[in-house]
Amino acid sequence: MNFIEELRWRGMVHNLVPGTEEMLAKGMATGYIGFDPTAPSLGIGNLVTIMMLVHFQRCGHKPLALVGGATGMVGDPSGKASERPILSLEELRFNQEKARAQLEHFLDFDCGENSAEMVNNYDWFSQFSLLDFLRDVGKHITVNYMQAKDSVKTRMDTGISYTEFTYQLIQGYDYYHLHKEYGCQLQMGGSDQWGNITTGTELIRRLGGGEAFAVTTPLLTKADGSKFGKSESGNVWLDPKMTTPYAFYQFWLNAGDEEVVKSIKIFSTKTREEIESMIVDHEANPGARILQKALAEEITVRVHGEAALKRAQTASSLMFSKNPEDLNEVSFEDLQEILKGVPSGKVDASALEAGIPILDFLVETGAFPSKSEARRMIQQGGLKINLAAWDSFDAQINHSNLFDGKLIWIKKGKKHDHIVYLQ
RNA sequence: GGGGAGAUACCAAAGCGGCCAACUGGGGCAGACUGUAAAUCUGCUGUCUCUGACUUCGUAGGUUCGAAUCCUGCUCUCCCCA
Repeated sequence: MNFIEELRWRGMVHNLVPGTEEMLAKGMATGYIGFDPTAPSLGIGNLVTIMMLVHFQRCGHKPLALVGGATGMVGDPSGKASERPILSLEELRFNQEKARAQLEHFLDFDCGENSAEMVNNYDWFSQFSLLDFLRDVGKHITVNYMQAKDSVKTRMDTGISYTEFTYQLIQGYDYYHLHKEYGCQLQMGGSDQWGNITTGTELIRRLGGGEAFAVTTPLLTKADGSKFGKSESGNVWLDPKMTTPYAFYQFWLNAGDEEVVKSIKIFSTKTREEIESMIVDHEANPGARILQKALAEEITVRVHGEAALKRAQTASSLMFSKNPEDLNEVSFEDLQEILKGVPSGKVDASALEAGIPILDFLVETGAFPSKSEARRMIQQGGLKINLAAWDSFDAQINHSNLFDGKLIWIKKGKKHDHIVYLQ
C-alpha cells in the first residue's frame, strides 16, 4: 500500500516535502511523530496524528512515537497566542507515562521489522549541555531563519520568551537525532507543525545528514469552524477516568453529517472500498447514522475495548429511552455503572419517609439551583423521574420513587441528568 | 496636566421620573419537527410562600408620593488634547 496515496484519499495530506513519495516507494521507511505530554491524557485532538502513524505502519513502514519529555519542558509556541505555563517535572513525568500507555493501544509494537517503537527525547536532551547544544546545533541555524516561522512571527509583537523561541531547534534536533540513530527519514504531524518540521529537515541537511522528508495533515475542524475534539463539556480525553467510555462513544455518535464523512476516512482502518460504500449509504440515508455508529464503535473498541463498548451502547439506549419500562431491564449495579459521571446528590432516608415536595427535593439534592428553575423545567415538560414524565408542582417524592430502593434518576430535558442517592 | 464620554441582567445593547423585572439581538435552557443531527418554529431565561409579592440597572447617599431614569460624593473604564 502506498502511504501517501493512502493519506490522499483519506484527506490527510496538507503539505509534503517534494520527493517524499519516491523515498517511501523504495521500501520500508522509518517515520516519527512527536506528542507533547502537556496534559495528563492524550485527547481526541491528538488522535488525528496518532492515526497517521497507524496508517503509516499499516502501509508497511516503521513508526516511531516520540514522547516529548524534553520538548514538553520548553513549550511549543505554534498556534499559541501567548506564552505557556511551565509544567513541573513531576507532572511531565506522569503525563509522559500516560501518553506512552495510551499510544500502545494504537500501534503494534511486536510485528517484526516494522514494529513500532517508543522514544523519549528527554533521553538524549537530558545529557546535552547548553554549550554543546549551542555549538553543535545553534550554530547551524540563523536567527533570521527561525524568525521567519509563523509560530515566531505572530508572537514578535506580543512577546515570546527565549525558551519558546528555541523550541523549533529542540524539535529540529529530535528529527536529526532520530535520523542519525534510527535512520528516520520522515516526520509527520499536524499542519501547525510544518515550521518545526522544516527546521528539522534543514538541520539534517546542514549537519550533512542528507535528505529528510515530511508530511503534514490538515487540522481537523468541525463544520461550524470550532476546534475538533471538544464536546460541550470540554475536551474529550482517551483516559476513561477523565472521559467515560460512554461520553467518548457519545462524542463520536454525535458527529455531524458532513464532519463524519471526513472523520471516518481519517479514523477508520477499514479499506477504501468499505468506507466509500458506507459513505454512499450514509448519503442516501443520513438519518440512519451509519457512519456515526460505525465510527463510534470502531474507535471506542480500539481505545476502551469491546466490553466498554457494549456498556456504552447499553447506556446510550437507556439514556435516550422514552419508555420507563426499560428501567426494569437493568439492575442497580448496571444503572450505577451507566450513570457514572452524572452529577449526583443525596437524600435523607428519614426525610424521604415523610415525603418531600418535588420542588424542595429538586433544589435540596442539587438538581436545580433554584425552585424557579425547577418549576420552569416542569412547566415546560422537561422533567422526568426514573424516565417517567413528571408534570406536577405539588406532588411529593417519597420511597415509592426510588429505583431499587436506592436511587432516583432525574432527567432535565433530553441531555441533562442528575442522580440522587439514598443516604 | 486639560477636556469629553460612559458604567444596565451571561454577552451586546435600548430605556433617560410612574405603563420597567426592564425593548431587542446573541448565548443558554425546554418543547415541537427529525435522526440523541443540522436548519426551522414556539416558549422560557432575578428570587419566592408564583395569576401576587420581594430584591435588582457600578457604589454610597440625597430629591420625590414614586427613580435604571434627577442631584452629590466615590470607584472604575474609554476617548481626545498636551
